[in-house]
Amino acid sequence: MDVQTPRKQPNKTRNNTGAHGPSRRLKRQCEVATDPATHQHRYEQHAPRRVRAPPFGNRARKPRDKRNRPAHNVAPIPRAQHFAGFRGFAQTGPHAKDGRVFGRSAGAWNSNRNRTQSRIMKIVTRFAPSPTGYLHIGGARTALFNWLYSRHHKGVFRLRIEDTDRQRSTPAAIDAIIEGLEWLGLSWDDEIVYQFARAERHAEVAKQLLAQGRAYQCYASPEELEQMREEQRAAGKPIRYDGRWRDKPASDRRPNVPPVIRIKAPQTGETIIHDQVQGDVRFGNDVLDDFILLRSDGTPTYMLSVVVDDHDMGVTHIIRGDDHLTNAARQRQIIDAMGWPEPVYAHLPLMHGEDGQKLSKRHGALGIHEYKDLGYLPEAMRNYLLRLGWSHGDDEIIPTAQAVEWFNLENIGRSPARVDFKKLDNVNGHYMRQASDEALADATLPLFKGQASPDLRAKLIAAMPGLKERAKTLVELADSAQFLTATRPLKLDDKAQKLLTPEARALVGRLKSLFEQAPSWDAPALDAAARHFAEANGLKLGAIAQPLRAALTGRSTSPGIFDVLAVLGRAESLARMGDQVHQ
RNA sequence: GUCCCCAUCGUCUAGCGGUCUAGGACGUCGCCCUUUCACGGCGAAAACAGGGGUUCGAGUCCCCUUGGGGACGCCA
Repeated sequence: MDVQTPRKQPNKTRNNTGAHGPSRRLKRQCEVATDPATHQHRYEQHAPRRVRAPPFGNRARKPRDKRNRPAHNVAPIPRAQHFAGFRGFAQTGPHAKDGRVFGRSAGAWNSNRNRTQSRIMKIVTRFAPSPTGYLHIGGARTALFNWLYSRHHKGVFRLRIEDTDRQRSTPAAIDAIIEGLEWLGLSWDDEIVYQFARAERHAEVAKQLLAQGRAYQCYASPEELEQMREEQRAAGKPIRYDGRWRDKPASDRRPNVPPVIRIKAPQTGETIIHDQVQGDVRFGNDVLDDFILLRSDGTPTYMLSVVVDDHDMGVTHIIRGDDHLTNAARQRQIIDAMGWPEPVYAHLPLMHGEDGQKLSKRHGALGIHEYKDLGYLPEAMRNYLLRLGWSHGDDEIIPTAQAVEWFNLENIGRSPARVDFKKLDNVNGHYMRQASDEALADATLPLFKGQASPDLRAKLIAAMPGLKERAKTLVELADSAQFLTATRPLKLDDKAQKLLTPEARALVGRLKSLFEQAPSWDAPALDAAARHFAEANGLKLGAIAQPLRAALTGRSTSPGIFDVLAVLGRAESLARMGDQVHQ
């Protein structure tokens, strides 16, 4: 695609350069000026009907601020054909899981669609991953934003698996995506749509377009096209299909060659995508080529499938990665040709790895399940991901319920963000400290594998207050709780080893005798006894706490030592102490 | 090559023409608390990419340069 386009605007060569958010705002403003002029509002619920904004030329005037951006949840009323989409869409029923009726029930619509009055409609978002790999952190964020947006508007969040690439799609990847979403707590409504199963409907649309003269058959072979591109490259020309079959008469058909069906895209004018994040993005139509709708084997291309599925699923808001921005312009050709309503777009800036490079396996693009294995909490993950590209003033800790309440499209940032594990750790640590001891114990227990038991659970809970403020992940938590399950005689790590000098061991022996006399085995009593002992012997508390810690946990760090004593219990504690004395 | 997007501390970001001596968070460093490690508290270093304009006034608006990223498949 892509042919060079002289800019249409008089005083700009690039329409949106530089660190100039406001130009974007301007464009959004422009959108307000044009959209309501030609369309009726469909969504009213959360966006007050707005007065038309000042015309574009009035830029020096007021509101370029985010709060005055156009009502993004405004879209044109669908035309009748819209509903035709529902036939053949057998995979989904009319009800969301929670029983709410959602989407456009054709009956209701047909009786209402002619009204000039707006009506309240459900916001429908979707997450549409292709199962050619695991769900990575970027995809997870996209899913989160879609989920948040729909939940905020009490709308519907749908999941569609784009499995039309039969070569690369795998059931394992589908499972990974589903498990990842479930772990993250991003529940979707209604049934999952599998795109491949809808190929017939996609083809039907292509044929309809063909019949309407909005598409045509092209007999150019892949080799021929490759050669064409080669020549274009060599000549330094934009690379795009040159429309060689666009106007050929039917008599030129090649009888033995199966043709592809290409869209007959407009060649003049421009296509404007009113993007809620990027602003109005304009593409000269001469840049758009006649891309393929239906392959020569009769299967639909992605470009066709997404449009048809989004339409049939009643998707009103498309929130997806920035890498689809240029696709949006092409998809619009299909939408327009079919006379369907255009969805609201929000293209999220892509995420980068810690090193600023593209997200890849070695740069933090772990499968989302790996974050689970690393010991992160879903809620922390959600909070972290949310802040990566979305903000609410200076707020950092934003629990999910609060996020649902606050989330909007206008506070999505426009520049790419890097993942930062340090910050993730910090956020996770916060949520761990916040969590109840019981919940944390239950989340940590599985990490103990075969050692998990009701007894261990009880010990974990007892030790949790001291444990959780020291850990940033569940893995760290489990690690620092190892002393609970360690068997005697304890293995000492290097630091503990050093702590236990002969003098220290003697000291542990004396403390053992002291504790044997303790009237009751709890932290306050043991603490008091130890302090008396320290005072009587002119020792600092630290001087006895550290050897004790080494003897009881095998390490140099642990929760408060008297808590450790209490959790371990009298017999085990004294035995561990004894082990070190007699060495 | 063509088209598109982006640009404030190392990182995530606030900033909506005057209130910016640019705020917060993570990270880093120092101090305090303290039985260790943490947690917590206090403090420090740390940014408007460069250049032109517009304006009485620009981190904020416009343009250019530079630098990043994306898209250009009978992949999705």
